[in-house]
Formats: sequence, structure tokens, C-alpha cells
Amino acid sequence: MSLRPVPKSLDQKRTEIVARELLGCVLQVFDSESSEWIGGRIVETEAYSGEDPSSHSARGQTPRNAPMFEAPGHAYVYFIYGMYEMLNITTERVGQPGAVLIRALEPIEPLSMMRSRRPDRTRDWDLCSGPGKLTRALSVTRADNRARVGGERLRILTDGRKTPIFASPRVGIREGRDTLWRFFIESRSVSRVRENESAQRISKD
DNA sequence: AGAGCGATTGCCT
DNA sequence: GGCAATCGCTCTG
Repeated sequence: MSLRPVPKSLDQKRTEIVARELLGCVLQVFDSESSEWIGGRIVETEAYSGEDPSSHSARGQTPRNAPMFEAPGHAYVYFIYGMYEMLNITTERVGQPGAVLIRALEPIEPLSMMRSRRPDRTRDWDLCSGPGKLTRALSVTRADNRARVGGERLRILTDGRKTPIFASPRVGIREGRDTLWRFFIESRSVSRVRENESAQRISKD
């Protein structure tokens, strides 16, 4: 499997398109403690953009959501519930807010650093099976806010392979449940499996 | 200046 | 399935 950086052209696509195209790609962060790239295959994403009432950008720019309004292809990391960091990749042109929430990764070796940051009994496939879990496993924090994809800390690679994609309502939001902007591919590491029954298959690649 | 709450998780019943 | 944990950000006054 040869991996190459995701094409820059992704930057110009609509947020929902980027959310789908990121599926199957490999996301890695450089772990300075071990001096190695760690991460996994993206298996679940959600799209947030514009005036969508469930998006942080719905009520205009604020200090927290500013990265959503800035350049595409960068990290937007925010803190929630007093204990979890959420990793997003920004989308859309400058001034037009958008981001893709990375909800789950299927871990790829090396796993030791990820294991050491998650509870002892966590199974390998569960190391990054949720948005708060993956940032914990990879030690992604607000310090990584605005990190550039393709930079020293964060990179996304693709093998160009296509797999069937499923869509469902987004998780944990009050409004906007009518749009199917949560996307996932077949993997044991997808979160909220219980709610996947209503998911629709939207591609047949 | 302060209340209310959230794009979640893990533990308890 | 229910709920506590825990705190920064946003909105209201």
C-alpha cells in the first residue's frame, strides 16, 4: 500500500464532500515523546459548516471557532465537557466557515504510545473509536489548534482506495438531525454502532 | 460578572 | 439505559 499526501484540491470542495473523501485516509500526528508518527485510518467523520444550527459557526465568528473561518486544511481543536478535546480539519475558503470532525480511527502500528494513554483494558480496535478517545490516544490538544495538515505535527495520507460509505444523522446534536452529515465506512472502530441501523449506504465504490 | 451548557466517555444499576 | 465528571466559552445582564 503506497501512501501519498491528500491532494490540495480537497481544500476547495464542500465540507460534506471532504468529510466523505477523508474516509479511508490515514491520519497521523508526530509524537515527540517517541519520535514516531502515530495514528490510524479515518473510519468516521461529520461535516459542520456555515449557518447550520448545530455548527459552532452558526452564530458567527468567536474566539473559539475562529479556525473554522480561516484557511482550509488546518486543525480546529476545541475542548468540551470539561475533559475532552475534539479534532476537526478545516474546510471551505477563507471567510466561509467549515470543518470536518474526525470521530474515529482504526489504529495503525505502532500502537504502544496510544495504548499507554488509554485505560489498560482498552482493546486495540477501541483505542480511537470516538472523537474524545482518539485525541486522548494521540495526545492532541488545543495546543495543536491551527496546525497545518502536511506540517510537522499533522499529516493525512491516502492510498486512493475506495470503499462503501454510509451516512447517518450526526451524533450528540440537538438541531440538524435531518441532514445525514455523519459518514463512516465498515470498521469495528466506528463509534455509536447502536445508531447505525438507520444509516444509508450512499456510495457503491 | 456569572449562570448554563456542551459535536463525550466510562462506570454503575 | 442512566448519569456524573468537569471547565471553557458564550450569552445575558
